[in-house]
Amino acid sequence: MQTEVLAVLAAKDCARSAYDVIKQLRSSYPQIAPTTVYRALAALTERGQAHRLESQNAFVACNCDRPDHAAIFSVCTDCGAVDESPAPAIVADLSDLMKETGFAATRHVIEIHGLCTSCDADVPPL
Amino acid sequence: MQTEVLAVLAAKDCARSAYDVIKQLRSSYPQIAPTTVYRALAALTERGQAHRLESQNAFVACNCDRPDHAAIFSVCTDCGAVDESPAPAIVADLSDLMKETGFAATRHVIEIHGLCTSCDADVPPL
DNA sequence: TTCATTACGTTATGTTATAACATAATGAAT
DNA sequence: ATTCATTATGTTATAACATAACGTAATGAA
Repeated sequence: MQTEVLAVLAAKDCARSAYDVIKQLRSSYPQIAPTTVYRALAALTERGQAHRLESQNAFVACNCDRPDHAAIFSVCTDCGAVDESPAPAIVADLSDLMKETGFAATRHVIEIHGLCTSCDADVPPL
Repeated sequence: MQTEVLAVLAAKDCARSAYDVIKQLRSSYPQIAPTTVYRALAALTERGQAHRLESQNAFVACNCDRPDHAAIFSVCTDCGAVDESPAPAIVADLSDLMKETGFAATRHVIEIHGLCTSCDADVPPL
């Protein structure tokens, strides 16, 4: 099931909600229930093969070689395309900044909304 | 109503869900419905007087002088305390990094999870 | 006094997520 | 080969988060 869910996520570069995944999988698995998909998503995200986009309540496949990193996501508000950048320097800066105030960071949620290259190009200049 | 909602949020340093707010306000407003609170929250967040914590599906009062900034939130996974830092430098770095790839950032969601100073102190050293 | 605006109420529904319990498949240890 | 633990999945129900669609009342400007 994890394989099936990951395949659905990997098929597009935009985030899909758990229920989107269910809808897609229903053709092959007519009896599929939310629980099943959420279980698969939990396993995948824990292992870093998929990520949860907190600002969308949705999920994307991990598209990098090393899934064991904190990542920065860009989300196009127009077409929905999601891109993942490793950007370890900024993550380290953030952890350091937090540490100054005594906060011990364990997980980074960094999601930047805006227009991707191609959608930005479609917007007429001011 | 916005005033009431903001007062509820400001009363604690941890994030509250819209339904938490409803529960609290029900004593004074027995007929209050989700719509009403969500409307107030939308106005408050739009004006920067409150912020939505995406990773919690919850809301906090803004605790800084200038509400018109991108902010970084730290969220204690133990006690739930939320702290807001302005940190414009890192936000600028992030925007620049995105711009390199042609992405035009308009909104930054930065939420760092970990242990706050006092909860970290309670954890026995390794 | 008309009208636009704003705020709020009401009802219903849509969307996201989990709890609690049951069943079946697998394979290691005896 | 059977027992047992583990893992995966199914089933049912419900909790938690959020919005749609429509109605009403108050306010104040033209």
